[in-house]
Parts: sequence; C-alpha cells; structure tokens
Amino acid sequence: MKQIAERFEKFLRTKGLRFTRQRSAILRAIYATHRHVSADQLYALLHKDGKATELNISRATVYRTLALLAEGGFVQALDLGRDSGALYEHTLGHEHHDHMICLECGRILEFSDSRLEAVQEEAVRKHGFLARSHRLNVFGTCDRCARSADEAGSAGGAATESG
Amino acid sequence: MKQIAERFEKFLRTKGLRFTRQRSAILRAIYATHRHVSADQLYALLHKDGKATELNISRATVYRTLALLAEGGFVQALDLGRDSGALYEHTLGHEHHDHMICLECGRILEFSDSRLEAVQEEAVRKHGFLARSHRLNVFGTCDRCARSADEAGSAGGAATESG
DNA sequence: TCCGGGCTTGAGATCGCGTCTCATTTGACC
DNA sequence: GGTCAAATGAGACGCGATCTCAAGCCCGGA
Repeated sequence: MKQIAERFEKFLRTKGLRFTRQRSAILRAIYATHRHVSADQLYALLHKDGKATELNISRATVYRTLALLAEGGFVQALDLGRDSGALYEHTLGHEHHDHMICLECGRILEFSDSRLEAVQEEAVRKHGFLARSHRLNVFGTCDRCARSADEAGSAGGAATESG
Repeated sequence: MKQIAERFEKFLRTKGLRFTRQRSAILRAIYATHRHVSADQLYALLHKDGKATELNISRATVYRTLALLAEGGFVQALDLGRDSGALYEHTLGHEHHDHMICLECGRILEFSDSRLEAVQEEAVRKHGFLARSHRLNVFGTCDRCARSADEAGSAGGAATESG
C-alpha cells in the first residue's frame, strides 16, 4: 500500500500536481476494498470511517481523484450499461481481466484467458486496427445462480459479492 | 424493410401492443441508416424529414420504442462509456459483431471472429458461467488514422463514419 | 518566518441522458 | 358509433457526473 501511495505521489508530481490528504484517503479507500465500487459508494465509505470527520471529502473531489487515478492506471472504470453509475476497481497487483456479470444476482466475477487476448489482438489487427485497450463484459448466469435454479429455488441466489 | 416491419408488428401483437405510425416511423428511421445513432440523433432525424411535420414524435416515444425494438432484438444498444449516450444499431440482417472504436477520429468499426466467440464461450464456461450475451469493445487507432499519422498529418483523419 | 501564486477543495449549481407523469389521443374490437 | 386500454406528447423529474467559484492550502522564494 505504501509503495502504491508513493507511486501515485510520483505520478502526480510528474504532472506538477500535489499529493494531498484527500487524494491519499481516496487512494487508500479504493485499495482497501476488493469489490467494485461506484464513486458514490466510495464517497459513502470515506464518510463512514473516521476519515470523514476530519476531511469531509466532497463528491467532486472523489470524482476528480478517480479520474486522476484512472489516468495513471491505478484504477479502472467498468461500465455495465447506463442503468447504474460507473464502477471502479483498483488495478495494481491485478492482472488484466475481463468481467462476467450475473444477470440474476448482480455478482461481478473476474476471469482472464491469454488465448482470448491473443485471438482478439489478431482479429483486430487484420483490420489494420491498433488496439490500445479493450473491454469485454459477458452477461449471463453465474454458477451459483445456475445451481440454485437447478435445485428449484433453495438457498442463496441474491448475493452481491464484489459488485 | 417491409418484412422487418411485419416482424415488428407481429412481435408487438404477440405482446398485446400496437403497431402505430410512430413506431413504424422510428423503425424505418433506424433501418434507413447504417450508422450507430443515439436516441437523440434519431429524434433529430425524425424531425428533419417530412415525418416530423405530420407526426412530431416526442423524445419519450423514441426512447420507449427503442426499448421495445431492443427487447425484440431488432436493434441493439452499444455502450461506449458514459461520456456519451447509448448508441443503437439495427441488427436484422447483421450477424453478431464486436466493435473497434478509434480514439482519434471516433469512428466505430465492426468486426467479428468465430474463434473469438468460441474461446470466449469456453473461457467463461470454465468458471461455471452460462453466457447469454457479451459486449466487446476494442479501443485504439483505426487504419485510416494510423496511416495519416505515419504521413505526418496529411489528409483525412477526422471522419465520423458510422458513429 | 512571511509572502504570493497557483493547485485543490467544498458546496452547490448545473448539465445531459433517460425516465416518469398524466391528460389527451388513438387504435381495436364490439 | 361507443368503449376501454394502449400510446402519445410535453414537460417535470431523477440522478450521475461535471462545472463554478470563492476560500483554503501547499510550496518555493525572499
């Protein structure tokens, strides 16, 4: 965590920006959770802990800092359609991955497959396109919901893990 | 086109809904263009042609109809992050495809690759996930922009085709 | 230590997409 | 023609996200 803060600080300094207490708090907050959080959830988080009392970070600052973090590659936005706000996840220490979104329970699962990357890259290059990044979301039913559907509605099913 | 209208009509009737002039006009409008249009662009389109004068379709109706069209699989929404509204494209007569979005000129190109689908499906299934649909957007530089960058800024580059 | 410029911040206004409300109109069936 | 539910239009509304701007804070220079 400390190294990440240092990297963020360096990133900011390079751009002639400052590593303020607010930015530090927001960075720590998003690296403290392993779920996908929206800007507002993050805002709420920052106000639940003691951090709020002394800092009272505003919504605008949360959004501004998230934009900076995204620019520096410290977090990544994740769009699931426009019914809900954008979700963010921290990236450092996590390989690139794609997302499976369960339409039943809303869980967001991560997965990755190197072949997928390779095929993608090649398919795109055939069109003379130079890929810089991509976003793959698969929508469907997660294992847990599929199972509980088989059992004709027994336990679980409405979890909200990681999302 | 006529068959598509009939299919949409049948789709509506099945749901106990009506195939009105407004819905017909919106269907025709989105099938008349081969670009990806936003709800508001569609609204503007409907007001530029003669259709507007006699029908004067409201924004609400455009959104409502697009939702119906999407539900019936006649159009498909395409999310490119939340900086812009959702874009729609008609689907009948078009195979499934993914999108390459040029970050320089904004062009949206379509591509598809059966291997990609296969690998995707398999990768997801490994996790016990049952895929229902997916959305793959690749961001980068299109052939045209890459070329004009090589030529150190000669012609073109700012096209807005199909998006 | 004091000073000044400029980056940051907070609070609220504002924007923009999309949805909702509701009175009115329209379509379909009798 | 009559009836009733679906559909529409105009505008209000909700909400995520951004913008505005005065006040605050950081940091380097004197």
